[in-house]
Amino acid sequence: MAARLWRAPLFAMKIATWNVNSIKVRRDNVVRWLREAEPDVACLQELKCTDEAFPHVAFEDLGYNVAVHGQKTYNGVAILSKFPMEDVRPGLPGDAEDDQARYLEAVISRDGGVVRVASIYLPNGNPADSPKYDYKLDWMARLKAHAEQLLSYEEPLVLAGDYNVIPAEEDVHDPDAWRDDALFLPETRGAFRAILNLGFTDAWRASSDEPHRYTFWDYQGGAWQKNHGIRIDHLLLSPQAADRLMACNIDKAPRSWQKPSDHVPIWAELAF
DNA sequence: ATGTCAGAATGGTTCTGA
Repeated sequence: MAARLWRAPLFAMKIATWNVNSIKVRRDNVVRWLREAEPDVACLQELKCTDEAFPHVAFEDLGYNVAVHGQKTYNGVAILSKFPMEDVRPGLPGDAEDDQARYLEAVISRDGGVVRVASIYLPNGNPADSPKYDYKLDWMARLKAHAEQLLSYEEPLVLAGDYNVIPAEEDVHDPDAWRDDALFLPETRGAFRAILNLGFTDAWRASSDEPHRYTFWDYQGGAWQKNHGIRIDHLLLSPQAADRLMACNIDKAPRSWQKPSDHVPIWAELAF
């Protein structure tokens, strides 16, 4: 009889990401979803507000610790965590001139389990013939370099956020309509694969063979009603996190609520 | 008219970014 190697998990850590498109407008929707989904960790993007203006109390009242890397008008990322956060680091290394608030990282510590989590708002990059696309590709190269550094720690790591990357044809309702878009160009998808190929697992793709499941539907043209969506919000798992992956899902209901974000939450559960 | 939304500067409308 072989030795019994398996043991029952002690607990699960549910880690989510959601581009909220203004935390001031979306506060009550986010509170509602946190009550329903009860994630242990929630990474938020596109806060569109400063650290001071962030509605800390609404989330602290639900039992979350709050880390914010805000910015006036644009961008802004946060991490909400039921457990204490250490080593909180705002900003993506690699360019001292870059003042856009698009990256925040923290170590979540719980008895018997530690996971490093990043909240990522990767540049959109449109139009693709403009300097905005160069900035997107530069940012992706910096993310790759930093991710390589983080992988060397050999710990559970989740890079969660709005990547503004459609990985494959099956992740968009009409590939031809997006062919020349900065979210779907071959160079964009190649840069995304270069990050994955460092050793990351796309949590959604590891959990489901189902094509045409989306995390974003444009406000324009009735995209939600017609299910003309794209999958651009991703959870990338280090090997030590991927080994613990129990479940991953997209919560599309919030897109049908009043005053919705154009994105919906996606989450993964890791067993410890 | 991208059949839209959010923020900001403005002066009640127009611009930017997505």
